[in-house]
Amino acid sequence: MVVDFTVGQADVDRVFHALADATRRDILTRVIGEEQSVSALARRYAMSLPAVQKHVGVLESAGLVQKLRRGREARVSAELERIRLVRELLDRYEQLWRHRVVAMDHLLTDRPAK
Amino acid sequence: MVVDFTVGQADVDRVFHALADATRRDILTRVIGEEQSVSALARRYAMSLPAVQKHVGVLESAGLVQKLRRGREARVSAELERIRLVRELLDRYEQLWRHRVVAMDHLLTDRPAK
DNA sequence: CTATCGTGAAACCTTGTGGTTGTAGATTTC
DNA sequence: GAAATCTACAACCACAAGGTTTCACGATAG
Repeated sequence: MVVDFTVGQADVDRVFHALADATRRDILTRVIGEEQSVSALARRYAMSLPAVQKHVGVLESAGLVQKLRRGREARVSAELERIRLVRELLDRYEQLWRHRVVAMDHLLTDRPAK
Repeated sequence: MVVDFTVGQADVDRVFHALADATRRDILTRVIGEEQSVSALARRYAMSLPAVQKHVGVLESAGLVQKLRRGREARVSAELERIRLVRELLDRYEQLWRHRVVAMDHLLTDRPAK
């Protein structure tokens, strides 16, 4: 694989899949702003608690979020490293693109690209 | 929504969903490297042509890829802008995180954060 | 101790996704 | 013109996803 490094493809799959839902992205931003309990999060959405629990579960198994049991409530907090990892992956795509453009430029002008 | 700008949530959904599959990410990198026809792509994977067509379709409706009919073949090429857009979205998350840390610092030290 | 709150997990339903095969339409090539 | 190639689309299937309701359990509050 050209665009991948330490993490496995399945991990990347999970991260992108976790981000492919507006509710989950919203949960993530809320949790980045401030740690929150699952039910505190759930009160903000027009869906049942278990549904929100599942969303948090998806974010957690993607490594984007951490869930710590604090007394009777489960505090959800963001894992910045994972977000940064994905962003770097996207950077790689842009680098690939730049390489391609350079190569095409080289091809067309028949001299080393600027 | 805090972390979103010009594009709708549904668009973001589609982009992340499109990237949440190893085959599609591989197609994208190949196409970034060089425009390719659908069947040329299909030969590289252990799946039927229609399956690859569907993957390309997903990438296309996410705006990550463009499909142009060139004679009897369909040339698939990458759309860098969309990739860059997603990366910027991820940047926003990191900025949120930084704001949070600054705010907490402010809270703890009881003076304007550095 | 009891009542309540937050959580977790199972069972279930509906829809979407990724894959298949099969058929058919255009475009080149011989 | 016939044959080969590339594409497109429909029907179908198995399974995963997102949602629901229900039940049960640990922790706090009165």
